[in-house]
Amino acid sequence: MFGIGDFARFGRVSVRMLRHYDQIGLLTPVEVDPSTGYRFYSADQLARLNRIVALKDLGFTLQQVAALLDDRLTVDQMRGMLQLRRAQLANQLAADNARLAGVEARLRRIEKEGVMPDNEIIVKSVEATRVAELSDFAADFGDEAIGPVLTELFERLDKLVPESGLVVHEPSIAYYEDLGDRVRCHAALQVSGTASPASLFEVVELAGIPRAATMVHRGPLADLGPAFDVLGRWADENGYAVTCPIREVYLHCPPEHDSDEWVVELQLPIGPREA
Amino acid sequence: MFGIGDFARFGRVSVRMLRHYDQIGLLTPVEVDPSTGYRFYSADQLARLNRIVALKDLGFTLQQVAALLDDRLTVDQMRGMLQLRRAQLANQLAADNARLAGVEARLRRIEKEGVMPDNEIIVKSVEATRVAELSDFAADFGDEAIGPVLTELFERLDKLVPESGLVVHEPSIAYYEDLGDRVRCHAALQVSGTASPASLFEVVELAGIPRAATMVHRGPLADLGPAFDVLGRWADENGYAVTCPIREVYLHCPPEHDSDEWVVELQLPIGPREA
DNA sequence: TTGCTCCTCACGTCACGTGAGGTGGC
DNA sequence: TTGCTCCTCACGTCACGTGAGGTGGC
Repeated sequence: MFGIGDFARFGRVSVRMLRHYDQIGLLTPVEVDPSTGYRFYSADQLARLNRIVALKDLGFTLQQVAALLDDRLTVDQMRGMLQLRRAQLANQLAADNARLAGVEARLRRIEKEGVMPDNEIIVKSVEATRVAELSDFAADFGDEAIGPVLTELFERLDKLVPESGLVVHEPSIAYYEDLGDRVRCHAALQVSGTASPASLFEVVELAGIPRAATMVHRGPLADLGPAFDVLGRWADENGYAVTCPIREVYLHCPPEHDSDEWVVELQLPIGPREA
Repeated sequence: MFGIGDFARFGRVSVRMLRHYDQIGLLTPVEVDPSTGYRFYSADQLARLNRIVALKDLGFTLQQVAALLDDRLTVDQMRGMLQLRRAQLANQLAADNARLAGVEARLRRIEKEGVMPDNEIIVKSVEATRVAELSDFAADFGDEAIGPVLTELFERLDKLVPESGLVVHEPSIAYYEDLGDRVRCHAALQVSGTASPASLFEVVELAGIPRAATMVHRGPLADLGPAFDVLGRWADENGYAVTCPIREVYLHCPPEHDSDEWVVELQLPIGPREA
């Protein structure tokens, strides 16, 4: 029989932890003095305490530890818990490796440029969405070629789509197909509802993007080209390959000042690089 | 200008998070309607939000994010924070790898034996301590050889040490040196205070053990040999080398029932295996 | 009137750490 | 009386999730 202090010392845990385990019923002292409330532990409870600590160190919650120790589980259920935990740990390792790479990328930039990067590049997934769209060709990716084309397409869409009975949702989207000698530009409005048949635009399901490198750009649309270049270089430096058409999402488009105040999210789909 | 809902959607965060960031001053809306309390955000706050999310994803706390974003830090301090975080992540990766190995070891045992292991083996460090000790030789590591020797040594210590003026602390310790053809057994009591000179025992500093594989054993001392074998096999299977003398800590020794109720912690010092 | 978006509390999370204030036996 | 060990509340942690209960404009 040990007092709580000795028991804590031998088990290398805090007295507070033992009281906590008592409170949640994970490790109840063999004896409690009725008048003083003093807790007393037996020698074989040290073995249980060690098992608790061992499972806790593997990252199980105290509830899971209780389930694992109290024989409320079949062997299959135990195996399941261990496998689940293994998968969680594998995920966490991958995530922490990514974090470490991110921290190191920032350190490299701070060493080279002496500042924290301020064009935040976020890797995220983009969900599929239904859009009403029009498309046309442009000569190249320059703003002079693409700008007028998109402007005209969106003007037509802004008139046609509401008339069709579809409900339009913010924000609108543009995406591009590189055909080598020219570019196919798509202007798209997110929609829900049912279109009248034979409309003058297409309604298609725009696929989701499992992984996209994204960046929020503010300012004239003419600067979008260099911004995409930054994204591309970043993908390259971080070991990603660019996989399919790039996308622009028009988060904020006040019509007053031309496009100086526009806010556009650039989405560059990426994937693991081929060896 | 966005309402909080739109801003949250574009930034891929929850409305609750934006309210929280407002509350802690990390991201204050550009405008708050005085009568309704509605929050409004500007387009360039989206850039700040993205930076917040990016740093948070690297595992910084919101306080650290605030410090990093609000230019209250010199470049050196930023570098320091990033390096610290890098070290933390490296530690966490190592710890998670160890956890993963532990979970997988348990899975293997459950596949082979159909039960959870119940002799918990804990890797921990043991602190240095001052002891009063006596030593003698035994023929081998068998209980018949060692038992009588230790019994006699501890009987002498139990008499001599209190008489010397030293204060004895629980628990007592035994450790062994393998001399090849025989074993040197040390019996030791933890002590504090000053000894009278020329005492009939030695007072020495028992070194700490940086890493020891430990196990709590209950029952007759004659079973300690097999228990040490289990520890040794475990160290071997988990890629550790055994480095120096093994130790026994007598956590609980009721004199009544011989040694059937004794509780002893076995400590097997381990180190990385040589290639 | 119904829906929609927004608001402000305020509790709950998880495993304890950390006092505050008090007791019982040497 | 002083020290020591032990006790029971109860708040704080961290970044929100999740209601509860209510408002303002279409």
